[in-house]
This record gives sequence, C-alpha cells and structure tokens, in this order.
Amino acid sequence: MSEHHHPVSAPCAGDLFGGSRLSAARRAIAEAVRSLGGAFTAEELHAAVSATHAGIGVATVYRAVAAMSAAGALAPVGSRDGSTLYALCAGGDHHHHLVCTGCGTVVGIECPVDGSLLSSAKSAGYTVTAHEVTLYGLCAACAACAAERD
Amino acid sequence: MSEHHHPVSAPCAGDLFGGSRLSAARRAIAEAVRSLGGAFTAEELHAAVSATHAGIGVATVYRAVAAMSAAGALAPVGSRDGSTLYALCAGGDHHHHLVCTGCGTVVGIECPVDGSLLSSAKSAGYTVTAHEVTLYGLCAACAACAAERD
DNA sequence: TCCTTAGTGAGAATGATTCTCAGATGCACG
DNA sequence: CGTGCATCTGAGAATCATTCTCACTAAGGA
Ligand SMILES: [Mn+2]
Ligand SMILES: [Mn+2]
Ligand SMILES: [Zn+2]
Ligand SMILES: [Zn+2]
Repeated sequence: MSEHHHPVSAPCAGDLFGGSRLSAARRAIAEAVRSLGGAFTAEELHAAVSATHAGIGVATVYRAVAAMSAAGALAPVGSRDGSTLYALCAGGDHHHHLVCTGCGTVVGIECPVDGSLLSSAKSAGYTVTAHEVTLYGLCAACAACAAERD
Repeated sequence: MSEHHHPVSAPCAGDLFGGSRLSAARRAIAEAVRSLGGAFTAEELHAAVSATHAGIGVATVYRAVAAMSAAGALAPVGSRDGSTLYALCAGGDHHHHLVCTGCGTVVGIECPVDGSLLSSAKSAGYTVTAHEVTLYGLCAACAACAAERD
C-alpha cells in the first residue's frame, strides 16, 4: 500500500521500534501513535488502537511503549492523573519538549542547559551526567479558547 | 527546648509545614527530613522517622510529604524504582535541583530557562506557563569513589 | 478550659504498571 | 520457499506506591 509514496529513506509506518520485531499489533500501535499526534497515556493509546484494531491487549501496548521509548522514538513528557504521558519524539539532535496542557500537542525545544550551568555545577563539586527539561504551556488555539472563556 | 538557641526569624524544627498544624508526628517527620539530608522516598522517610519515633503510620508520612510540598519546603527530584524522590528545598528565589545519583545529596541550581527559550516558544505559538528542570550527576565524593573502582 | 477541625493510625482500596505462562509468529538462515 | 527459535502476544494475576475510610485524638484559637 505504500510502494511509491515515500522515498526509501522515509519509513512508512514502522520504524518507531528500532531493531525489534515488527508484528501486526506493533504496526497498529505505531499507526495509533501517529494518529494521536500529541501527548498520550498508555491507556489512551490502548483505546486509540482498539478503535481500529480490536483484541490488542493492554500489556502489549505497555510493552510497545517501552520498546519505542528504548528506541528513542517516544519520550515521556510529564504525567496526568498518575499516568505517564508520552509523545512521539523527533529524535536527531538533543532537544526537549513543550507540551500544551490544553490539547496535548508537543513541540521540540532547544536544550537550555549550557556550559555556564554545567560549570557552576562543577564548581559545586558535581559532574552532571543527565538532565530532564520539560516545558508546559498553551498552544495558540488553546490560549485563544481560554481567553474567550474569560 | 529552643527558647534561646535561635533568633526569632529562624524556626527551629517546625516550619516545613507552612500554615498547617504542628503535631508531634509532624515535628518528628520534619526532624527526620533534616537528618536525611538528601533525596528520599516516602518509604525511606517513614523508616527514618520510625527509627526514633515508633508508631507513626505510613499514611501520616505521605500526608506530611504532601503538606510540606504544598508549603514549598519539599520538591520532587525524580524517582527511584517507581517511588518519587523528594528533597528539602531552600525556597526563596526560583531555582532547580541537581541530585547526586550516588548518595542523593541535592544542591540548588539556577534556572536555565531564559527569555530566548521563551521567545522561541512564543514564536511557535506557545505560551509557557510552567517548567520542570532537574539535573543528575555525581558529587565529588561519589565521583572519586566511582573513579577508584575503575 | 472548650470546641472545632485538622491530623492520626490501621487497614482496605485503588490503579498504573509489570509479570506469568502457554500459545502464535516474525524473520534469519539454509 | 521451509524450519527453528527467539521474540511477541493476550488474558489474567500480581505488585506495590499511593490514597482513602473511619473512628479517634489532640492542636490551638476563642
Ligand atoms: Mn522530540
Ligand atoms: Mn531547592
Ligand atoms: Zn538538554
Ligand atoms: Zn526554572
């Protein structure tokens, strides 16, 4: 179904899963991830994939989320009501995410952790090995909606 | 027991709890928080307080952690094995935390989210309302320990 | 001192996530 | 193309951090 839609360098549905095996369930889950567009919980992803492909178990969705995260295709972007939120991650260069708390859309942002912060950490005796940065806010549409609601 | 140890502006044991009531259990919990020094889970805090003050329930510790967090005296600094890590927060000006993954010590760091990042978010149509930043690394002692272990 | 109400402890409940297990199936290799 | 086997799957049980319930106690303002 995709023979001539994409150049060879653009994987059509699959390669959110790195090296691991590509089953029918995982193909459906990858499709659902793409259709959701923004941030989602594992349960929401399960609901989305179930709408078009019945019979996929929730454990399979959790395992797929873990596999996609390990492959770097998914990134955790906070939590909602005790459930972890995930979003499709562009990959490539190092970056972080800005999540609309209204609709869940996500955009990549450049990393604000710079040499000056790292050197001030170093002067406190620390070697920084990792960091987490996530921004939250409202996209234009959600901000407009919130404004007219007064 | 603290009549003349501190000037009036330095609360002796209590005021991690903002405006709320100061019970014996909460006094003991505040003391345990101080004795732990670094990052801790609710269970670890419960164990620490239980060592010196038997009979305090785990639910009370969870409630105390929530109260201290609401008062701004405690900040979440990541998680370990599925449990949230908390640390005493200096309060005052806006800052974030750098946690030693070896021993759990925490230091405050200046906020790296600057106007340029916010304006690039704005040019993407987003209004930023909140952000989370946490750094992880090794303190001098833990780095030395890791180095000699080769 | 009294009263109101927030805080407490024990245990049950909740709920997200992980695990177990027997069966199915990608896919590398010949 | 087969075959073999490691990986994946679905159902349900299990785990376990955190929250809730409830009867009771005790801050602390009046
Ligand atoms: Mn990304
Ligand atoms: Mn702090
Ligand atoms: Zn970064
Ligand atoms: Zn900040």
